[in-house]
Amino acid sequence: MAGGADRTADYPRRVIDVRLLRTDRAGVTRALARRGDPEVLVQLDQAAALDERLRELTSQRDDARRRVNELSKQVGQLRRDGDVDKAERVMAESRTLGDAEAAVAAEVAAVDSELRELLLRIPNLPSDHAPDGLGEADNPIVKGPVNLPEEFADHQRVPHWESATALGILDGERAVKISGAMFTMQRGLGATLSRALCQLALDRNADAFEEIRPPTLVTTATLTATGQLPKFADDSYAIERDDLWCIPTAEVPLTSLAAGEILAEDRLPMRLMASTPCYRRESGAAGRDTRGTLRVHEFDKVEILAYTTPEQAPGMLDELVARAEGTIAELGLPYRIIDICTGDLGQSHHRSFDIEVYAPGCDAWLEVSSISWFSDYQARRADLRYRPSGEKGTMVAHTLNGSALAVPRVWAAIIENNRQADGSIALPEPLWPYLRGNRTIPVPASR
RNA sequence: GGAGAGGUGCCAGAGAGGCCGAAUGGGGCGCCCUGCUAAGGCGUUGUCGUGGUUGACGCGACCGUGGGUUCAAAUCCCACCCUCUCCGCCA
Repeated sequence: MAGGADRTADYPRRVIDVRLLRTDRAGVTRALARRGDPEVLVQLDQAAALDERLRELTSQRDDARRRVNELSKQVGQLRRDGDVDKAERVMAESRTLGDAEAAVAAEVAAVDSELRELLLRIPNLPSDHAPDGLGEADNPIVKGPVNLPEEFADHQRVPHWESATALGILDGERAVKISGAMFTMQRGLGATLSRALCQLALDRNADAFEEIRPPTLVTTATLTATGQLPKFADDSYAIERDDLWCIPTAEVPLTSLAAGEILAEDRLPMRLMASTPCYRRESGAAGRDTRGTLRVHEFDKVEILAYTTPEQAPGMLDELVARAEGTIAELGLPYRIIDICTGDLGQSHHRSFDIEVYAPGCDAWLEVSSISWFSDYQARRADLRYRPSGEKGTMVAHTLNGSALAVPRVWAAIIENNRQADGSIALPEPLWPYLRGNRTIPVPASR
């Protein structure tokens, strides 16, 4: 543990498994082809060629080094024996060899970094079980809709940005004054509701997950480990002066918590959770969902995450989905679960499920949770390993995570679904313990 | 932010250009001794890469990180990171 922290400075040392590319080129190609991005297959070919070249150069370099090492030992021996002349001659020979070695070594370094850069940009292999598809439209619904009424009343068909602003619990205007577009602010019971949602999500998972309060500003290495860098730098807020980044999700610090460490197998699965603010530039989303609280630069989220062995991972994926679903179900919101198809799978993802909640005021299904299995993709980047019990050597761990609850969208869905005829909001019973005795958000007396 | 001390294997801790992948002690593991336990004896114990008849062999790399000097660096030089102590500042 103690030594582990120091080693984080140089990750990622390993990216996608190059050896798999060597031993099962066809299999890797087939898997990645299912993502439907021809560019990836080009990169794959480049990577394979660079890998071959790298090994050739490396063995040349190592051979030269071996000879230099041998000669240097001779020099030491000759010096001790007092044979100065011969020592001089061997030194000269070694010097020549050393120059040659340096030339090859420089080439090795260049090819190595080129290969590494390339591999960092190649996405994860989709699971065999992930459904085929080209994009969002092809994601099959695997459960639901659950809790969806036959029809909604007119008073539920009001967008939350209107109803919540009227109730005085949402103040977008002033948030924009303070911080600019796509920032939002909750007030009064609206703010309390946000906090209550976090509390509920944490408490519901405290039976198995260790609560963490991680840093929310992280180093470049940390943001690279989870896959946000180098490819998606524009999506994150950077604090350049200090070379730090604002986390887009607690997944980032939680995944790197054990970076560079070797865990004992009996510690797996290791479950962690955190409630943190999340920061997203939403660079590609200008003009979309700009009203209300559906797409904002800063929001709160409770994340649940696990490190597992490869064998434990599928079961853990089911567990995380069930936990995220359980909270949404308990809140009584209409929801469905979709299975992300290969064409829509995020770059780091091996398999993903989204939970969507229906918001009658916006008439939209809102993604409130994304639960993903990363296989060894992030763990390789983070150099996160475990030692199998009773065996020598180490194995790369698997990581999985999901939102236990993404606050603003669940908040919006509650406001819209639970709006009463008089305009007040009935607060879901599971939240009552966290709301200081309030069971509704009342309409202000005078307006 | 300023001054000083320090970062070596699972842990503690030596080593101060070559004989050092690294003494010694502890821990772990295996075996022996022992009626059991304790004590004792002997052996063993890192990671990564690469080649191979694919384990129990060769080669290379790894002493905080990255550069440099040298025939040769844990050891000398430079930069950075981190830890500790003191001062300053501060929620």
